[in-house]
Amino acid sequence: MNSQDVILGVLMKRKLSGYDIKQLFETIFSYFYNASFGTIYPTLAKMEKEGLISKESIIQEGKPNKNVFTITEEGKRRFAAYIASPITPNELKSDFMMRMFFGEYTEADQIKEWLELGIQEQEAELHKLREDYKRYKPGMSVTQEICIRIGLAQVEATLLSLQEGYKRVLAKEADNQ
Amino acid sequence: MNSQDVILGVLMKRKLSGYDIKQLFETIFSYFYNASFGTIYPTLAKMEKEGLISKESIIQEGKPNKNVFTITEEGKRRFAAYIASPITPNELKSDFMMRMFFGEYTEADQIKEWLELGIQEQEAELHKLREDYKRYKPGMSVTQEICIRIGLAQVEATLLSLQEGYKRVLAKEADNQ
DNA sequence: CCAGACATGTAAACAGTTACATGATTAG
DNA sequence: CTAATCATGTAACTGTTTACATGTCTGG
Repeated sequence: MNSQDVILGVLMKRKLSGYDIKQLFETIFSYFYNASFGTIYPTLAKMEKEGLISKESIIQEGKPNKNVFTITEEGKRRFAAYIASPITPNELKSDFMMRMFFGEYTEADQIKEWLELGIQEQEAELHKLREDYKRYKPGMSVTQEICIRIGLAQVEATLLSLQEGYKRVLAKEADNQ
Repeated sequence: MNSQDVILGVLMKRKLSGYDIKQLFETIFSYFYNASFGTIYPTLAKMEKEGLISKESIIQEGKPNKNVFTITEEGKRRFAAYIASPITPNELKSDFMMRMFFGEYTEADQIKEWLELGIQEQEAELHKLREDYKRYKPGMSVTQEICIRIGLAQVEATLLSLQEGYKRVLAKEADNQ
């Protein structure tokens, strides 16, 4: 799975601009995928050159013009090839967990600060996902619900672990005094 | 956080070869970080040139020679700088969740197959993490326990969601017939 | 006899980010 | 007047993977 596959996927239903695609990445895909404009625009250009998508320029008033892309038959075949290909393993890079792993090389105050920040972030993420789920639920397919429920369950589990970890750090501190 | 930071971290306690580091990546770090030999060896070479680590060649019998690296004072300062830098956000790329998101473009049998595979993988991962936790628990720091408990909680949550999702897919199938 | 562990390294390719450049409109 | 939103694009850089190259020893 790379950005091209994801772009083909989002274009299956409706035509979109690069800007629109970035919006999707930052909202509904945020908890399992992301890509920057620096990836999106060159990828769209390459895909158009290869005939996977076609461009349509929309002249707008008061706003910059838009380049809207539609998937071609060739693009649909390419998307089907992605779907038929083996699933690649999840890739996670967690700086937060790395800090926890190397926690012995820093002060207890630093650890507490990291945990507090981590808890805040997961709380915000949980709130966002719950809002998204409520908002998009009516139009969601069964598998899209599976997807967001996995995301939700992961964030809930992480948050609980962090809160429990925070308590353990506090308990250990009290113990050492 | 990049490979260099992680390598500095693992060298804080003991000297290691590139091969040893790869072993660590595939065992204790597997659930939140990974890097290939193609990253590890060139990174070690670059770090030695910059004076962050020093090389020592160990001649072995019956096995290829080893290049064992030790962190320098400069390396320790660099590691401290990483620890003092802001935490970067988690990065997750999940092809599995992408397939679920685009599930409407494939057959129910395909979805079931993906879910079965996903469940198997998470069960295997859960088993591995539980074994690791049991094995390494005695020597683990509080924060290392926090780290593995997050990993464990995430896998458990994912597995439950997958199992629940699988049931939902089966129920929907029965419903449509 | 063959697979897998042990061990290092390089080159080509790929994917992706960050920062920059441009510029109008709108809301506070 | 300032920040945010809308909108596209490029160039330099970074990081990383994949595949190749090499070779011994051990266990089944």
